Amino acid sequence: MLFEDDPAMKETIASVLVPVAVPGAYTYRVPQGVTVVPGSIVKVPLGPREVLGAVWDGEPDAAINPKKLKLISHVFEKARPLDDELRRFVDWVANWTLSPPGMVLRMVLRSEEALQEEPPVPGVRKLEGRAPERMTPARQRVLETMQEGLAWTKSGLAHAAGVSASVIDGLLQQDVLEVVSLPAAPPPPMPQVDFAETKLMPAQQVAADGLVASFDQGSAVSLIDGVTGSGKTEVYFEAIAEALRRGKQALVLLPEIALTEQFLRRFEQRFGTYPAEWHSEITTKKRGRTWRGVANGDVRVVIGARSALFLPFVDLGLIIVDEEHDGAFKQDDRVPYNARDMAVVRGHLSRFPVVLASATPSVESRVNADLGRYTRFELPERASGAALPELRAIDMRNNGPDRGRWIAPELLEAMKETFADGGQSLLFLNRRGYAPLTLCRTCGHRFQCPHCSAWLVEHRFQNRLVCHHCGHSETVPKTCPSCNATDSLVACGPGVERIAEEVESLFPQARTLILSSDLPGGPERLRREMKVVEEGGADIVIGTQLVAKGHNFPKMKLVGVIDADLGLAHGDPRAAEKTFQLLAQVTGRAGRVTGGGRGFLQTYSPDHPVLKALMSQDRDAFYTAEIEARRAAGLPPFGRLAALVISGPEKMAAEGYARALVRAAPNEGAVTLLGPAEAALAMVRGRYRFRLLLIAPRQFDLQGYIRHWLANVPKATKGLRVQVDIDPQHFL
DNA sequence: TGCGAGCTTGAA
DNA sequence: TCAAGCTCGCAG
Repeated sequence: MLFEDDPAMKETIASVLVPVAVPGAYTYRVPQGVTVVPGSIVKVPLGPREVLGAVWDGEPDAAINPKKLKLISHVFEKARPLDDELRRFVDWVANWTLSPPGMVLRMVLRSEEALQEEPPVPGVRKLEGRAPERMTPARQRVLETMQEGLAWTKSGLAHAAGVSASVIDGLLQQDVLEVVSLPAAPPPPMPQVDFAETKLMPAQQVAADGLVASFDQGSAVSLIDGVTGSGKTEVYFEAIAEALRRGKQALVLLPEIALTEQFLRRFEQRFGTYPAEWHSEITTKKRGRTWRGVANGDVRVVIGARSALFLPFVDLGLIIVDEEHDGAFKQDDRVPYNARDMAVVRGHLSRFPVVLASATPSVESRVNADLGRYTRFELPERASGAALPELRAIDMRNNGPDRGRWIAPELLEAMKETFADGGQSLLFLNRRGYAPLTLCRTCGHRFQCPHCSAWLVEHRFQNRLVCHHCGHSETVPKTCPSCNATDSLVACGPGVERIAEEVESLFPQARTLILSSDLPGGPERLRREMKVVEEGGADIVIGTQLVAKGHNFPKMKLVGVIDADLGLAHGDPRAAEKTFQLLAQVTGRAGRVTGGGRGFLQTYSPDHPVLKALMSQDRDAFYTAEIEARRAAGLPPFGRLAALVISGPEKMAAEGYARALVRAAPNEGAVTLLGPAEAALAMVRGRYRFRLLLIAPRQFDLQGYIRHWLANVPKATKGLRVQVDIDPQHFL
């Protein structure tokens, strides 16, 4: 915009989206002689600090007092401006999740180091026609190593030639070598489409051909619905190959970073090189490189967690969402979004195909496929030809183990057989730690988290009581803090550590391993141990849900589910679906390659529909029944849900505000408003929580309704907060 | 979201 | 009287 009265003084202003929770873009002055375009990445002063932002679309707000306007302090000229499609995506996500657009932009600009080019690395190169005054064996080796005439880093060269750095310094002094600057990171090698083409089974080939064809249909969404071990990865690798042939980039989203190791190796076998990785555990340096590489096109394929969806791809042409049913794609804090659904949106906005893959698709995706919104490709058989595992329920009411034991005799027998045959067994229990509850035998005192309404979980290896919701931990005391009794504390119920203890006493000669996300050593150790299991270096594995997610353990013959009922009890509309998916996935680890797998489900309710469906291997019957139940109740995907979580440091105030919200809710026949109800986790991190649940028909503009509602309600004060969660996945 | 102004509270 | 802790409101 111009100050029209004085053309010589014409000055521009621009809309800039800043990464804070304000409703829209702010207005800044653009320094003279500088040009910015929508998407330009800039640094601007905001209050007392400087923040990263991006020039945004839309007219800057001319109503702001010009004296108030500050100057853009820096434009990152070397960074490619965020393109139209990414900006529209950011706006779309903000609008859908009712989040400030700046907070969505923050997910794009999460890597400030990405905007700084890495400084060049000093290197050395051979000068033509020069020789050292005196040749020594070490010098000889250095010169031989440099035969090709390429530049080396000093340390790399010293290492390759097997000499110390001083030999190289000597050659530099004599002008046999010269110092050059090397680009900090050479572009990563390109994946090769034809590196090792895989032989596909007929059903896989049909699916792969279908995915390839979908590239000509704009924004097609495909669902690969294949049983565990059916080779979904090989199928969507062919879609990635097609994207690469077309000069497009591809993104693969996985729910769990522990999965990436195996994926990286499989990708390398197919394409001859690793894809770039993106998740919260990668180093800042790598993070910066990948961000830049994605933006300038050097990186062609990214494998990542949900946050990779917000990378500034220059030429994205395919997104794969593997294990699409997984709850880990949902982010619950800050901007609550579901990466699976937002991937479909990004594909739609940019008109490229999106592939969802799962052995146990979400009910939502099944319905979308049934209705023809998604194209379905079925892989009904395992790629190895192996049969699916044979499943049996163990009725714990009659056939359970002795008191204080958790492995039923029938399962134990099967474990002994499997061990004797040299096969691996997996015991699955979705509970970390040693025991979920510790109490005092004398006075009944229960150890509770001081900040949350949750019991403290004993972690025996660390000798600590830990809260799994806020991270609070304390050492296990010698005496009861309530009655001072000694030797009176008892562990109630099992966690994976306790199962491991039982296994070690029953199988002292077996190699036992716990796979749980919270063991010391972090993701690195987890990756190593996953590999140990994969290569057969463990006989009995005890794991939490992360073992259920898509791993291929070739020697796994037996899977025992310690507590199949866990997870069915919640007042969660998706409890049945989630339990079915988890148990189908975990039992699917058995006999993937060789067949002959067995699975045992320990349960107190063997007649529950979910367990019956698992037992009969009738996925379709389960989905049909579940879909009908959802339709009848008007639940997703036939209706829409939104949750409002009202939290605050005082219980009365939080509840009172929740009630005030309900009273102020606009009257709208289509919307059912439930609550306020105290959240199942009534207190987290010292904040009391109340929940409201909204149910509306599928076509209803739920976001519009909530926006209008909250705009006309007294503002939350005294630390009260309202968090809106569109399409909630967790109901705690 | 993050930060500072300005108020309240508690201890010396 | 001062320091520390908290809440509130604002940032262009």
